[in-house]
Amino acid sequence: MSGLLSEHSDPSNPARQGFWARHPAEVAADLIGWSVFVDGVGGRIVETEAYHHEDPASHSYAGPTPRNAVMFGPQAHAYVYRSYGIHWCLNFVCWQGAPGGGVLIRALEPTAGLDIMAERRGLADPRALASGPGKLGQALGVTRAHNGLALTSPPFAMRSGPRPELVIGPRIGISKAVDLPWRFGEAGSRYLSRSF
DNA sequence: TGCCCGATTAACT
DNA sequence: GTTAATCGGGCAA
Repeated sequence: MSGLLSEHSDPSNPARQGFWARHPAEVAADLIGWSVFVDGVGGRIVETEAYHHEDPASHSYAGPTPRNAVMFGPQAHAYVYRSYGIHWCLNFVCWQGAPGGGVLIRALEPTAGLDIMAERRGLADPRALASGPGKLGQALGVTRAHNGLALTSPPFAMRSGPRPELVIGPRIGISKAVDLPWRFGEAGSRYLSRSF
């Protein structure tokens, strides 16, 4: 499908809603190779994790709360949460049937605004700019202000891309449902948070 | 109201 | 391999 946009993969296509109204694990896999930008700063998504409302590791597992409310709202919106009191992590809301799900964007291959990312991160190595969910949030300037914003309009922008060969494994940093293979990455990428 | 802990990172030993 | 930094959600009291 290299380069060609299906109605599901083209974010500018009105039918795109179908892309996000699927199981988060399917969306997480299909997002690898896409690009995301915040105010023009961003790059290719090379690592994601899926979180489902019936998944004990998901913020949405116990039902809506003020923090996770966005996960129960419309798909293709940004869910941003504070991690360990320090980092901002970026998720894309997606769910099918019952609401409450999302995809954590864990790592990017930077392609635009490298200088801005370097300034925000305090270092210049492209491989260290967004190779982790907290780093990615910092590099893209994501904060609580982005929570609940649609991915289809500024400051967000998305571009579909060919899906590379994938590697799949268990998610990182969780204590429940640790064996679910809901972490996806680009095989051989040098921009992953950790190897699979 | 208080306490515990986390979808992490960076700087240690 | 280990640990501090740091803060808000969720739950017990």
